[in-house]
Amino acid sequence: MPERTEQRATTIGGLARASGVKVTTIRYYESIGLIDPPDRSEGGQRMYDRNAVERMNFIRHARDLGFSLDAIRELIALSANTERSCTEIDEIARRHAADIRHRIKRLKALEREMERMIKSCSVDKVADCRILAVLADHHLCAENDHGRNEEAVRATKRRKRA
Amino acid sequence: MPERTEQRATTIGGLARASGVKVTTIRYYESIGLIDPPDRSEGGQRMYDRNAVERMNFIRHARDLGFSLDAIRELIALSANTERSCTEIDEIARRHAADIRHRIKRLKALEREMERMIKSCSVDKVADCRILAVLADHHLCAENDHGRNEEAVRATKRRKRA
DNA sequence: CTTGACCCTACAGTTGCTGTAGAGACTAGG
DNA sequence: CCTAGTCTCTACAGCAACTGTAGGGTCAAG
Repeated sequence: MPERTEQRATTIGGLARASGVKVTTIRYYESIGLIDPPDRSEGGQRMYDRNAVERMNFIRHARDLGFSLDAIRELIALSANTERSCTEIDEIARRHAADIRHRIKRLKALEREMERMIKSCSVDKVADCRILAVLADHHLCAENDHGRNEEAVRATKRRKRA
Repeated sequence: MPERTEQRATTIGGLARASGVKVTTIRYYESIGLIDPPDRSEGGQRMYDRNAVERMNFIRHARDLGFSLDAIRELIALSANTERSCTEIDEIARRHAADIRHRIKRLKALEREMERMIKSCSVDKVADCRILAVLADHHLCAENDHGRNEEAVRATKRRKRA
């Protein structure tokens, strides 16, 4: 017999502690519509239920795994319809995995290049510095197939509603 | 006997073509003080010399290798004093290489986790989707040592003037 | 002299937040 | 009941490293 309308309701600080997501970040997620605005206390403070904590954990873990907020938004939308096939969820996960593999490949190429560059520099005057020489001239690069913007940060745009 | 005050002067568009850095990006670099403001034509258009092209190539290549603009700024400053020891340049390069290795490690852990997650999902109803289950519960993770913010994007702040 | 390619400034938007200011809400102790 | 201290509220500015837009001006060729 629950007398209180909301069981185990918590403030934003409680949700933050329970999920490991910062208070400001939670408010940010609400502002961009990633989570629904919760009920408010009489004084106007956000009050969250158990559901919100679960959702927040989901979001946090997906972020930890490197999913973009856009991808998470999609995952949440897809998870709403429990009877549907999870092909699309699989798709998002696969795409993300492929993206990660791609980034690893790129970074490995960069690592090789950096090592080569550092090894080549054994002089001690800036004037003769091989590192600066390599940086100045792309042709001195062993593998100059490294493209622009190795950070897939910008690459997330590709996925945008695609 | 050069009659013209500036040999081979080019507009911003020419510099962009010669360096592979976009016009808007060049203006941006000027606005943040990464490159010096060039002379202007009578009509107020930027006119660049060969030096500017070289510097732009340097910047572009360093960016391709993933150096932050802050690091590049440092490299440029250090390269000005040609008689100095290049220990600091070496330092920057080494730090960057270490950073890349760290990112690779992180991404590899994520890759394993993603693969595991994807493999585990062979059902076809969203209700039973293992991917969502893993995302919802951190404990279902094989290696839950993946920290927050795997992108070293934020991590660049660490380096800031350190 | 007009067309079209190029260039100018200034500012808003991108991603995923963080930090600040100045205020109000809530809770425990006296 | 008051007060102190913690928490919360909104609104906005800022981070990296750009990109895109609006609304104009410049320049070289035909």
